[in-house]
Amino acid sequence: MTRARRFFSCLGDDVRLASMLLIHAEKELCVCELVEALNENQSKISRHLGQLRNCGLVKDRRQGQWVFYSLHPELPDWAIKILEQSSVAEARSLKVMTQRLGSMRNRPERATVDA
Amino acid sequence: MTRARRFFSCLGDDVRLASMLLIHAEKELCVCELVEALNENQSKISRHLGQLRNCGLVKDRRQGQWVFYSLHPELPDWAIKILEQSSVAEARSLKVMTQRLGSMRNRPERATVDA
DNA sequence: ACTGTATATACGCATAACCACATATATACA
DNA sequence: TGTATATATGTGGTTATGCGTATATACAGT
Repeated sequence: MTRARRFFSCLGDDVRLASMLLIHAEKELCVCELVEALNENQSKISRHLGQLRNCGLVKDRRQGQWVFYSLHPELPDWAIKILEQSSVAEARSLKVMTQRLGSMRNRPERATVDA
Repeated sequence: MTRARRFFSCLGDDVRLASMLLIHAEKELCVCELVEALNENQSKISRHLGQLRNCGLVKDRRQGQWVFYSLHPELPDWAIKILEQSSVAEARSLKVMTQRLGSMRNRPERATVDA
């Protein structure tokens, strides 16, 4: 009863939950984008992302001055499904955050790794 | 971002997660059954069940000397689905606990409320 | 080399979470 | 009423968690 419990502990914090849901929705986000979308200070965001990384929920890649976070490729299927359900539950606030993201100026460009 | 987060906080503890999954699987369990299945002391189980009740995840009903816990009837759909996925993730330990339940002696009889 | 931007992390502190143990309450039954 | 079983909860102590602030590191552009 420890895999799932660890997963839930990670999601049991507003910043981490919101980060996970946004990353899930947007595929990949850098710290400064999350800072903007969640409207929280950088140190807080970084710290929580670090935790998510340590727990194996996300992976990071550096590109220039930015560090981009995405869901860890080996996240089990049940974990993904739980994120999907959580997105349903939090659709409202997720929308607000996505809008803040959309109206953000100077978003870093990705080195289009994907297709 | 608070409904889901509260839910996850509740599941972010071994005793509470295991209790929720077992209750979900068995429909209704009393404290002493959970004590046996989880192999934990009564005080610990009771306290965590109290928390789950306060958070609206379970409801309780007294029958004689026993108090039976079941999932709260108004648990939203997404919450149920998350419990289902968690049961997949924790199938192994869930099985162990279910077996301990099965071999328990003197299990209290339910006043068959259902059908 | 210097400056600015992005990110990570160390530190000290405040509070929350959890536990074991003891005790209180509720019910059943003699 | 007295005893046994089941459950809930108060108390004190320990550990874990989260935060803000300050600082360190990494990279980009000059």
